[in-house]
Amino acid sequence: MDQELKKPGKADRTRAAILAAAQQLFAGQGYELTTVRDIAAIADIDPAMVIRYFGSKDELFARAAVFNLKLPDLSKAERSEIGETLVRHFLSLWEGENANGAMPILLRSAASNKTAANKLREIFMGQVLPALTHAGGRSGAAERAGLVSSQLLGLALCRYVLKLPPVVGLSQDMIIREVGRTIQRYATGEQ
Amino acid sequence: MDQELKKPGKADRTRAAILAAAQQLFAGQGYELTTVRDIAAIADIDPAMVIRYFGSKDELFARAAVFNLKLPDLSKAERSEIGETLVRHFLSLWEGENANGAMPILLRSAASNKTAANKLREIFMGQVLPALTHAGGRSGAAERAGLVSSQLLGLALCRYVLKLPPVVGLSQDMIIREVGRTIQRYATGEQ
DNA sequence: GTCTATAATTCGATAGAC
DNA sequence: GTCTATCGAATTATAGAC
Repeated sequence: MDQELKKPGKADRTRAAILAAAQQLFAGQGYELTTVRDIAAIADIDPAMVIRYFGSKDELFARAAVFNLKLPDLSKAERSEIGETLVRHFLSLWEGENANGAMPILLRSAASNKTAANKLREIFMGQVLPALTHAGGRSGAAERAGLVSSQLLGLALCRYVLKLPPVVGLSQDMIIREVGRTIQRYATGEQ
Repeated sequence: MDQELKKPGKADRTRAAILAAAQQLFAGQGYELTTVRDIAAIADIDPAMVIRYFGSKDELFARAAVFNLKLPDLSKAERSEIGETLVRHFLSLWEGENANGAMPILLRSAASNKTAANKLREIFMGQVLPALTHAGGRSGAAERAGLVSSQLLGLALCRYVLKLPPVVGLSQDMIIREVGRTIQRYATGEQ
């Protein structure tokens, strides 16, 4: 009894090692090419333990790809800075100190994995769209959210998944300035 | 003798059926999830024939994903219409009459297939970058090509692969107008 | 040219000893 | 909790009969 309280025992370390290995491989080569055996090899444990701890490869993926955009409250932001604010937020989320790599994981796997694709749809429909609803603009919120998503996801795709050299080489400042202007126009309909 | 001359014999029809089935499946579910058996089933032939005609799954993929952007000569276009011209061109290429689905094939597979990822890099580095070199602008051509690619590939990703409802729902006119303005600014550095 | 049969792997997942 | 051993299914690719 009192088992689930503290004690970072060996079980917890094993579990954490599995999760870390899974995130590394899912992010690097997507869901289909990542095998339970590979994950176990990197975590330096037996393949059977992966299933024992997470039930199945699918459940492990769901745990590894947990992702919350935690979008800032745009209604409080200076209206003219909505674009840069959003881009700054995403860059920090993707490559800041606390980045967990969940976005590359989802993006790389969403191309051929329905679970990942649905999750990405949920995230952008459930978080980006509501955030833009109160940002105003001449046209519908759905259209604006679609345009914003196409630019932000395209940036992530080229920079983290495809690794197009010119996009990888873009400085954060340049991205915030240039892409920020685009997002500003899409989000507010101004300019 | 004289075998490779004309006569759209049964062999040619079989070959075409295999290629069509492969494009359909590669575009719909990516490289990894598409099996030689599935392709053969749709083409209504024996799985062994797929290998016989194309050598391997990899070679078949390379044939199915042949893609040329055939970019218009931007130096001849009205400078203020470069953005809309480019967006129109890509939309026509992706969903016009002669669209062959190669872009969704590459995009969906590039996430986890190195062959596809390299091909996409080649296409955008080898065709988009040179096209923008002569389009001028204040900053480097590589940076501009990177920004352009991020928006165009993001649009294709959201519309054809992820099928985000708000992006799927965008009219061609709206895309040409809104995304066109973005591409115009990225390509020329103006506005 | 076409298909049957199968080789050779590789996968996720399980059973059970320790 | 951990690992050995293995199952059953699915994969690409090949060999050879017709």
